[in-house]
Amino acid sequence: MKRDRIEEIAELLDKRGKLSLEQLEEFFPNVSQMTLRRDLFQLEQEGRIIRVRGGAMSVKEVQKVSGEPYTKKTAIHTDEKIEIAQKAARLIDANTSLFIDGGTTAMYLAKEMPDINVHVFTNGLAVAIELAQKKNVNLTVVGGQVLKENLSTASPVAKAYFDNTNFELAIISASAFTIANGFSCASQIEADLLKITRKKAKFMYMMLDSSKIGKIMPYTFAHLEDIDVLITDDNFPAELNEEFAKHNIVVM
Amino acid sequence: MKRDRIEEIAELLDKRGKLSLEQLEEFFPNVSQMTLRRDLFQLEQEGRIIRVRGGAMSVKEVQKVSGEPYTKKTAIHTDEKIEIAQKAARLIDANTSLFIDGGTTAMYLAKEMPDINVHVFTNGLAVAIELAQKKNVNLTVVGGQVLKENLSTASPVAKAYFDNTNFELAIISASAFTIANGFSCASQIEADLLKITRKKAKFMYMMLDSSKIGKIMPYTFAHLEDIDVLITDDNFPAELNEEFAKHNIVVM
DNA sequence: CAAGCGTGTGTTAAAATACAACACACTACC
DNA sequence: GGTAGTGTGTTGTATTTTAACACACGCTTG
Repeated sequence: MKRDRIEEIAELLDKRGKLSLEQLEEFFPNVSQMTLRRDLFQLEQEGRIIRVRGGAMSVKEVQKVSGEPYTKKTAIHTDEKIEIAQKAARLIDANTSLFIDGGTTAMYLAKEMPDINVHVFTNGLAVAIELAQKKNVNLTVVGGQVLKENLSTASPVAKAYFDNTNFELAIISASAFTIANGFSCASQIEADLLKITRKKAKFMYMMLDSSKIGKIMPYTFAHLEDIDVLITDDNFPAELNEEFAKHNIVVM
Repeated sequence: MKRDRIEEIAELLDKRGKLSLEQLEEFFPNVSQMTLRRDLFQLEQEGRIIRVRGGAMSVKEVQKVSGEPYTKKTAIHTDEKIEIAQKAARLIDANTSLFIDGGTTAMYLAKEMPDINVHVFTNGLAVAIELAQKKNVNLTVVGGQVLKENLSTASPVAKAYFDNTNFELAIISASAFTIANGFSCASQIEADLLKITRKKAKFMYMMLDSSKIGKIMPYTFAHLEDIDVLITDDNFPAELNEEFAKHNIVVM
């Protein structure tokens, strides 16, 4: 009923940060726009969202915006990242063990992830907090020095952590990619950590939004031959397909 | 100039919380509405305001709106915890290394902490995210299994972490305290972690809000002789003073 | 069971707001 | 003097919001 729908909207808004009325209409095709408007109005009354022209945004999102360094990044290419995260979420099976990195795309993955019985390792603080909401997810954070830019941890000691752990699958993201330089990121210890995960994981899925293609960051942590699946958005340039196919990478 | 006007708008918005375009036009009669729109647009880009239909509101205002009803419900004994956190924050000197635990009181401490050059170790995810905002704080998170109830980590492996690290001071909090049973908490691995910190830290400060006195939790991790300073609130029962004095504990 | 009431919803037209495009003024720099 | 860049104003158009009314449904009450 009404209340259910309103709660659902609130949840959606929590996940996505903001939603346009148009998007909401897609989610709730069997009610009119006017009804959704009224729902938003009510949520605004309750102080849970802020209505902006064309839709609404969650209060939490606003607080983040002011939180500065980390979250500014989350604001860009949001749609692509959510798209990728949703695809990735569908690839996660119950009763497995996996590693998720600490990037912003990974945070959306954490939000989209089903609440199933899995064991997740992550080096992302935001990812961890998000996953801590899920009842059935067993969660371990890799400790270490905190990189403030992206709220992730990394440290040489992490290696010790991984010595006694195993995971089937690593779902990670890169800050940059070119065919020549592979997948790269901005921090050396993060790159080291990701290299280690490559060794421990049976499969490696890479999340890469198309805006990162053609860019280069200082530290390469993986090449094409290291990954099994590439999860990307609709703007992925077709001319790269061949190159990925050559390495038996599933692009989706 | 443009910049001046924009800053002035930002200030106004800070003071009033929100402003309609109409009101803005009154304040700036000699520029067009379009210009004011563009100014608001820019401020929005900078993440300093939120544009809403008909005008804009300051980010701070939004935080207030959500700050009131929500957080007060979430946490209990908030005032006492903030009081304790403020006291504790004053005890932290620059250029030291300290451990902070992952409790809710610790989170308030993280918020109250001055942005000075210290190295902080913590097992609290919320604490870490809070501290990540501070430019001068060097931050390390102890990894491990995440306890969802209080968003803290703990694991046997943490010991390995601490082997190569040192800190002057540990500021921790307990979930319960009695003279007979000492300081206790609800999780065994957390208790283990805190015991280890006791060994590594030169000084141990305990944050304990008075509501926890007289309660007992399953796992004791410290006794009176283990701590150096007790930070508590105004409701601390006077009859305990003597007992603490006996162990040379400074109560504040 | 019909009448009456409240709630939730949909439809429409009108109002309010925002945006895009272009034009102009002013400055700085060559 | 020309030219590029920035800031601004004007206009018309597009979009979004609101208001007002109408309908359907469930519930109570006579």
